[in-house]
Amino acid sequence: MARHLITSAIPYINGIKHLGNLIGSQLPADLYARYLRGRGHDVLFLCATDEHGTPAELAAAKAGKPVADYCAEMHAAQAKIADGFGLSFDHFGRSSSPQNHALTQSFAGRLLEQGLIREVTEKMVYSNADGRFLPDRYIEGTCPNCGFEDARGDQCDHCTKQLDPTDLIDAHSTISGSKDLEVRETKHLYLRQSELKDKLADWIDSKTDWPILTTSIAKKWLTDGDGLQDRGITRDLDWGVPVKNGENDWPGMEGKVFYVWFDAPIEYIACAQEWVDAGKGADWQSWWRTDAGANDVRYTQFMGKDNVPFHTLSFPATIMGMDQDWKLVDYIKSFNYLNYDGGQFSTSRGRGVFQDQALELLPADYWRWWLLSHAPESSDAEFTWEAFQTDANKDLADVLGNFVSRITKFCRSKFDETVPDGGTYGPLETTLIDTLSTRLQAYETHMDNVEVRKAAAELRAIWVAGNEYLQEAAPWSTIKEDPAQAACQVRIGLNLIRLYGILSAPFIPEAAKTMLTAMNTSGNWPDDIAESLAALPAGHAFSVPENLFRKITDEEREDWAERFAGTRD
RNA sequence: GGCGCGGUAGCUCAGUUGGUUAGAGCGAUCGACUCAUAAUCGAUAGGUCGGGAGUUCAAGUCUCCCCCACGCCA
Repeated sequence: MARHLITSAIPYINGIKHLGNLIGSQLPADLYARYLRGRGHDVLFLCATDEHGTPAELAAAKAGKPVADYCAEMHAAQAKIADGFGLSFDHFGRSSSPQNHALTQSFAGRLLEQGLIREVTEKMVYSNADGRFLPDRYIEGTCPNCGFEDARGDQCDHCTKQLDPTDLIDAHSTISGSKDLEVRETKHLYLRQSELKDKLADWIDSKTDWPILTTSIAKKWLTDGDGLQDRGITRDLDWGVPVKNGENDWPGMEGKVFYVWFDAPIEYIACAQEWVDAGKGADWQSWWRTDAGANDVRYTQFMGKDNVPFHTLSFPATIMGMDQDWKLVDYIKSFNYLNYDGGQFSTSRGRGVFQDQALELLPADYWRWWLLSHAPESSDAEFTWEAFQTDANKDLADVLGNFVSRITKFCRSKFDETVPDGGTYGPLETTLIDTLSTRLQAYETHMDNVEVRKAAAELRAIWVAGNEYLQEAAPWSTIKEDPAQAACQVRIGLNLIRLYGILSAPFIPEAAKTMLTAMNTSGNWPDDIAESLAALPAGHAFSVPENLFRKITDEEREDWAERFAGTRD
């Protein structure tokens, strides 16, 4: 039994996410976690909401709520959706947790001690009316280059020029609208990632088995221009982790918080503490500290490509810089984007299906299967309603669902709702066992390598093998000549349902559970196909389940396509 | 403009260190079967592997140039 730590990139607290966010990290992470648990491994699967930063403050202000309340509500909403999709987190934490506050502050203190944090004095815009500094998006004005009136403090949306807030003409606060602004000097902290550049480069170079997408992005950031740059890790905001040196105040940094990208990955660790504090686990150090037993842990991270720089460079720089036996990631699985019907998903334009809407249309397994079997691994993938309907109907309803239906109903009508006795294996059964044994091994290999699409294709082939066998064995004909042999064929068919219940669980957990419940059994991952096809003995009672998957109709497809098209520009 | 991932059958994608007639699923066509959710199973058709040049006994697979799409950055 091996130990696996798995984390999914933590979704931002601001709003409900679309399907692209789901397949970009949480869903494949869940697939992997479920698979490894199924194989009997010890798994800790963590995720959380990323709650700090300017967008959270702005979204809360827009909703007319205190930011803490807003985040609490949105966290609950995202937790409910995650549950709806069957995401089997051992804990779904919050980056705003007290655990993360304390850990982030202690990390910063240690990094200072290690000489990896420098203080920089910068000129920033201060609003007298608001009594605060105005970072990037809190200040707007007229662009000095193109005259665009609503240019933001960091960039003009019209001419795309990068701006310094002090350049803006007629600058005003986006909070109060006040123009009573002045430039003040203020201190900020920078993480000296550049000091660790060579160490990071060696580390990345050693990861020859990582996806190209992951290493190519990391290498670009390491070598582009002057190489890896130091990054500011503080902001003048109220909402966030207050800047402290461990438990002590940090002179000159009063009223400032750590920038979101610094505290968010640390939440991966704090989340394990939350898991313990919630009474779900006993020992988080054994997962995260190599001096406390984490050396035998394999740590796998899942994320979309936009998160790769933070996970390959910034967070590892933090971990390495600590020089304190913290666990580094072993494997980073990254994904491209999922597009929607020829364009991007768009929150602002209401384009595409969002996670809460998807669950209202169909059970989670439909989405899980389609998204996983089309995971954007090698390039961006595209969701279309036509493909979704065709694939879900064919794979789930016709190939798998109908298999369960045909064998259970045939048995009920010719024998009973018990596994029938009699018959012996012949060449057909030997072939089936050989085929399934080969395919099972391929399935396991793909799952071990986190090759999501290939694993899905192999699982589907395993389902098809059942139909092939039934078609050739043809118990509906055999029963006329040799009822005992037909009984043997049906018995194998019923055992196949049990096998499919076990093997399909990582992809479609609800349907898998229905299959196992109907077969009145549970079961562990198969070591040996021949053995597992005899697991349900003659005389074992089962029940005929409702159809596992109904078909998506043309009317539904057309209706949904129109409903989620959004407003086009 | 720079950089990155791609450009393989109508569609979605596989193609290991270059090596026999380029593969799968869907869709299409034909056939078989009738237990089942008008499901299933089999067979067939369909590709000058984005374009060009080069290296090689041999290139989808390596090198160079160009084109297209998407994304990131400036």
